[in-house]
Amino acid sequence: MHPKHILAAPAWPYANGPRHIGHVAGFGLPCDMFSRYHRMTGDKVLMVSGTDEHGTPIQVQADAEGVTARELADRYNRVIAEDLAGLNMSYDLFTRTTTLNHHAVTQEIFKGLYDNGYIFAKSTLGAVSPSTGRTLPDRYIEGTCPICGYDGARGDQCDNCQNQLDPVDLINPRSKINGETPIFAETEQFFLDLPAFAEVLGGWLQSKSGQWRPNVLKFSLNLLGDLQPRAITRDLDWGVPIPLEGWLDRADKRIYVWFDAVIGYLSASIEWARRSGDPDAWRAWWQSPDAEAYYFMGKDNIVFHSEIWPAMLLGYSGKGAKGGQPGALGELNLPSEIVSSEFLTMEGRKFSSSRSVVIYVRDFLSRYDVDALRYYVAAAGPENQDSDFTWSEFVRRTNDELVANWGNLVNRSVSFAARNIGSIPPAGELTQADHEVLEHSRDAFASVGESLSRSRFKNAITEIMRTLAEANKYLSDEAPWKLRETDPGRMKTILHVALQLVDDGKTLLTPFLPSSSQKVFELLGGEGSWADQPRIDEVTEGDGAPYPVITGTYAGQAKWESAPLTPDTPLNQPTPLFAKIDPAAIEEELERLRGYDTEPGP
RNA sequence: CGCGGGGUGGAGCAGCUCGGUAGCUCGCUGGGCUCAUAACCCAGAGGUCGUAGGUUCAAAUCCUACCCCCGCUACCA
Repeated sequence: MHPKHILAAPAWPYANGPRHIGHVAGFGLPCDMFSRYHRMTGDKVLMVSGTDEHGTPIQVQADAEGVTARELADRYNRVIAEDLAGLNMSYDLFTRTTTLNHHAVTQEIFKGLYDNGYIFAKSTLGAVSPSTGRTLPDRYIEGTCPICGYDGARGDQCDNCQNQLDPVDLINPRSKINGETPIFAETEQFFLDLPAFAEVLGGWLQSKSGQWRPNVLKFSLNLLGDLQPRAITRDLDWGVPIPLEGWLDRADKRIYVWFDAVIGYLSASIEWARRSGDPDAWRAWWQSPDAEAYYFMGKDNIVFHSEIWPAMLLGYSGKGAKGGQPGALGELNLPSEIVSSEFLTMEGRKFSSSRSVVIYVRDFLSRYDVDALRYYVAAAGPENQDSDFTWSEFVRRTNDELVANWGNLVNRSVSFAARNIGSIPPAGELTQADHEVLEHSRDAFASVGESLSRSRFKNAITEIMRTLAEANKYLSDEAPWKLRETDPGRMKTILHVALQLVDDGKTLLTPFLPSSSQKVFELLGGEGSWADQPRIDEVTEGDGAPYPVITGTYAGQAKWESAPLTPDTPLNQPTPLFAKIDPAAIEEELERLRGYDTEPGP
């Protein structure tokens, strides 16, 4: 297989607060595991993302805190960048949507779609806040349900009778933000002509049958029959201006946040290329027919990635029902695969920062090893169904699986070899058992790699752990400690094999546990970087203020293969790879959760 | 109401697309070992696969109906 260009695109975190582990467990960390694996096989991976900083919720949150939207976005952009870098997410570029570059690319896509006839203006009845003149989204309106009379109905749905509503029909409508009565007025907005893509999208989706996870495919195909033109502008002053004459300078109209957010994948690729010194470098991932693009997100985002973003790409490339010409950037590739995760809950409840059912990334990392979290996510994350994070399960997984199986294997083999030999011993003649256990370890690279390339992380990590258990069994069966006096030659061979298994294990685990794999690499005499970690750079654009980006070179030595050990490499007495977690921590964390309930939110 | 996911030994899950004596990780009980972070190894107990039918020589695996849990339903980013 030749090296492939692979775009790894995890959904953009919304910059309205710090990230909790529910935000990163489903798709962020899995995307990083996927990217790290592909880099190890030699593929050219481009992993880009950033904070999503436009939209009404940012404005509302900013108003509530008495700051500007820009100030709020600046604050959380930095916090989130630090959270994600702390998780060792290996972005080639993690940027933001408030850059000049992103605005320019968004406007270019908008214009391309407009020129091809896929965007049109239309008057529509919408709710507006009388005090600010801004669009009041349906979910910010509440009132009495016209069907059942329930007073707490939302503009889009009544929580009491479950009927879907139109906010115009609510009795005594009022803004949830400030209680005022919204004005329903005709306002002109631009719409994306989604029905013009139904046929092309249908054919494209059908061609993915058998490849994509069924939940994504079924859901997407199901939406096709009911595609409506979708408003892609709002009455708001926070966002990307509309790039059309007569609209560009209007302070009251902006492009809808979701329209610009998905363009971020492209704009970030372009920004990355410019910062890397070759402004056209992004094209290898977006325009080469051989390039592949994998998008990772939670299930609530499927529609944006399987319908709207592909429609935008098709329209810009001139490939919808109305034809057209590719825009200035040229034709753009569609996604190869949409990988959607389910949701993580916390101790049986939905994550909620307002109700304090939450553990923030930074708090988590201040008390626990990042690789313990990454292990938990891979082994017990919401890959195919909703899963529940509990502290007792986290401690159990860490202590009884990660530490007992892997940490202990490393510790027992390296410390025995270090104490009795002081270096990696050469192997003598191998027995049948030696050959078999080594072969199983080597075979794991193919099967685990297959799982990883299909985003089956749970499967992949389970198989690795089984391989490591076999290594533990090998050591017990061969019992080298009994041979110190009677057969030191055989003892050395056994240790050589055991250390080779440890070395293979650290390679297999590198996509999941990059930080501890680096430690094992060094433990066995490796020098320099095995698995690179991301760093935060302060960058500028134009004469704007500096902002942080996550980036990295990821040119470490890690390769997806079993590499023979070098005999006589000196070994030192190891320190444990991971700390066991005191089970008392479970109660402490639960207490902390309960404590939040009575305190003001963070 | 519509759509999607799930309901498998004490816990968390796999299997179910291409039907044939129920599997993995952990816990539990008993034993072993001592190189190792009371870790590791062996043995064992424990489930008939949400419920009721159907197809079949044979169903967790296909079909029908129903029950329960979760999510989505697109200006919630």
